[in-house]
Amino acid sequence: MTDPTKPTLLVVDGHSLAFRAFFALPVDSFQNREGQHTNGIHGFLSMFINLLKNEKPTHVAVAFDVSDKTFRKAEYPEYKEGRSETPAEFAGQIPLLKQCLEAMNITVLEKDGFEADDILATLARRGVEEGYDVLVCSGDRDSIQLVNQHVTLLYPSVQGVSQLKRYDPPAVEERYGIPPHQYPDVAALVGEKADNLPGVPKVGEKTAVKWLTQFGSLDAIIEGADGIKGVVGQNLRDHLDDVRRNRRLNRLLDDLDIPVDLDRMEVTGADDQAVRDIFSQLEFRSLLKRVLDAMGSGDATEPDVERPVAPAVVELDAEALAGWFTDPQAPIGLTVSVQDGLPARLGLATADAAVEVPWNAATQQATASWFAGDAPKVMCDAKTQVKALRRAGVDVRGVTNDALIAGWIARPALPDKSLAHLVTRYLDEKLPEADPNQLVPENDGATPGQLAWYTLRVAEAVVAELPERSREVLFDIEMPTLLALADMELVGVAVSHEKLSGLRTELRERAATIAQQAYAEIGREVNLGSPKQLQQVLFEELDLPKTRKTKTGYTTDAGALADLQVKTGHPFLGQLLAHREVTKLAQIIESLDGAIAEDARVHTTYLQTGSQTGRLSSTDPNLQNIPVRTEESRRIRAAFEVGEGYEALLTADYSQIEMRIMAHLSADPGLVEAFRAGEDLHRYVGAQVFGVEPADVSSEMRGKVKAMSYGLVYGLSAFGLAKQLGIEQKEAKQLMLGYFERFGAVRDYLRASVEQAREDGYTETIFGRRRPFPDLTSPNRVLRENAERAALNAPIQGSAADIMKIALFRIHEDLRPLASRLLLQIHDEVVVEVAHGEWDQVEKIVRERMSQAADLVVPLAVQVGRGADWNEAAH
DNA sequence: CGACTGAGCGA
DNA sequence: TATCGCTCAGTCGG
Repeated sequence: MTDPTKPTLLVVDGHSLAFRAFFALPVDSFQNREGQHTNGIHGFLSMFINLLKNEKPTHVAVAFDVSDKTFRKAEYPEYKEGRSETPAEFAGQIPLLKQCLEAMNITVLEKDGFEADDILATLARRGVEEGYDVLVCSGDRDSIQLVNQHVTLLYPSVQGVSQLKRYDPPAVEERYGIPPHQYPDVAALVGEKADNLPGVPKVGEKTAVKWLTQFGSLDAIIEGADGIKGVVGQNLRDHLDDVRRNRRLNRLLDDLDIPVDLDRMEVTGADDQAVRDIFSQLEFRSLLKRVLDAMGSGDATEPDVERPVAPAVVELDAEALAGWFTDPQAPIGLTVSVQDGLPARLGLATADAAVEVPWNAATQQATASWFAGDAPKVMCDAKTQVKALRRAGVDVRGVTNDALIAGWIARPALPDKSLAHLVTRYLDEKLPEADPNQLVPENDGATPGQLAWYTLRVAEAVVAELPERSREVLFDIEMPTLLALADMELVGVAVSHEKLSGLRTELRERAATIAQQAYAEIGREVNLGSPKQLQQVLFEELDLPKTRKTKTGYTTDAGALADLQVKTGHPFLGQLLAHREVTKLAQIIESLDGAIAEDARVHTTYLQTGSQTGRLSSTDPNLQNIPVRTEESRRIRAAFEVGEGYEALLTADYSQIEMRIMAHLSADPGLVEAFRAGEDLHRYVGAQVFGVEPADVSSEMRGKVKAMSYGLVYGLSAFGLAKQLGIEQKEAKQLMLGYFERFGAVRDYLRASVEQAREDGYTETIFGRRRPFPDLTSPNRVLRENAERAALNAPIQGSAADIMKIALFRIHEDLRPLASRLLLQIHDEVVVEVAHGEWDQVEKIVRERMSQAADLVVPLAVQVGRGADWNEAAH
């Protein structure tokens, strides 16, 4: 216990504790709107505030490591080597943490060439000399040596940083069996893996302590080493140098020249405004209050805001409901609880009232016109609920906001998409939830009425923070798209089980034959699907040349196998490749077949918040990656058929939409002209780049510029282009130079757009959809260059996604009076099931809506195909 | 049983 | 050392 009459000095190892906090908290749940991760900062500060509150130190300092160029490293270059690399998400958190501490007027110390622990040791010594009680908080075990009558160590437990274990001399004795000053002797014998300091083999804590007790000191052990029997004795004698080195390195220096007086470390209270500024940047809300409470200047702390309390939920019957729908302008929060795909209860809420109704014939009738009208409905994860209503035969319109989608628009990188998360983040409140410890929960957490109330409020809070153009993306693109997707998922697409199972059998038989041939070739059976076993066969038994490295060995991917085949001509390689291809298709068929529902159709689920660029994604099953390139794979597409009672499938796709967007954004005269001329893009570009007539562009030339054009959109390098095309890097470089000579504005645009993103911290699509890129200013080259390529691509891929969504919901709307219906969206393609007699009408709608979805400086060309199945309908 | 890895399908 | 996705089988450790 600290003596209340003496001042208390708290010294903290900032880096090691922030690092522990980083691993203790989910990294993805803590990032601000710029995408900067903040979990380490949050965890550290949370612990730090608790320390201030519980220990009430009068003086505080936090020490940081400057770099790893320490005197220890100079003496022993392997020091701390072999540590796994610092996770990318930790980058940038330390400087921000220092900013926070400075705003709190906490002394921050660092010293070049030394570790934070040396600073701690120095301050501890000075503290004791000047009559302080000292608390040392560090995650480094070497700090145990600092413990004495006046110095207590607070050491984080294994779980993280929330629990600190208190080590005074008796506690150290109890835990290690030796007094604190002897701990470094034990560590020298045992070694420290984290610091890459090997100890004496077979000597653990027990043996080390036994020797120390027996001999009294490390020097005595070393002197008496000859007398120690057995293997451990020999090991000791063999490793005496290691032991001496360990002991030199684990001694903390307590005489550093730190030109700060201890009085200057007095806790004086935070600079409230500075704390508010940095915390607002980091988006710490509850932490702000805790910091200001713990050390704010008092008068500036915010008065306790009245937290709105969830209104009591009232159960209504059908008649009483009518009163809720009198004002067609007022937004109403809506939650539909869904059971077995159908509505079970409704929760409705305004800002100060919430009600619930059971779902039955009477309430369905009482709500029908409200649902069908434009009265604004604010939901959370609306698509599932809208689908349930649609199944029950309810016409749904006026879903004006979805909290989940709004949250994703604000932060497309955040994986945690739940109402609970949004409530915590935007309202700083807690969504009632079922006790996770209850095996059979007594309550299910929030009721539909409460959910509706939180949804309404949180949706408003999210929108309030959105920039104007982001709101337009949310309201004018995403919300209408949501209703179209709900219908598409409900309708599904007809898939022929017969066609699939025939093909499946064929492929499985072929796979078995190929496998037998492959086994014969190498003289034994292996699991051809196991990369691990294949590595054994290829690189050990057959001793083929090594391929590109992976984490676990050498790659066996198709590209590498093809290379090996050219180099060695080994027949096993061809068989393996063929086996892969055939089994892959068989797997796809099996999972597709398993997804056919009772209505003989496959119903995918579109994730509207699944990508960071604005694209949709498709799951369960993913219908956006059905094979198309080979003959066999087109037979899979042929199993997607026009449904009974319908006339044909219509497919419509944008041709080269990304290059058109590139032309629009860059305004490159050559590229714009290419599209306006309406000829084959790659032929036109090829003619320009190679200086020949379009008619004389060979297919080889066309292939090269095609790869080049597509590569551009992804931030391709000469290296990557060379690999892609199987040409020399030099030739690839020439190709790129030739390309940019003709289409210089493209290069200018790409450069400028990354530069703009670096300044703004985000990219923007044509329609204003943003994506943050915090790593564009990272000092880490790999991180930065990855971000640059993604930032290059984001406006292009994202604008294409926006355009397709706009076309999609307009087509959906136009088809309402018809029997034809949208089935699928595959990024730049839609599939429509056309009813008898509606072809011409539908084709016109689709063509016009797609080509007019955006007003670009180049036309949006649309190709339409027709057929009885998806393969036939492709052109 | 869940998490991770390698592999491969699409735009 | 090309962007964005999803799913599968094999593997490993709790």
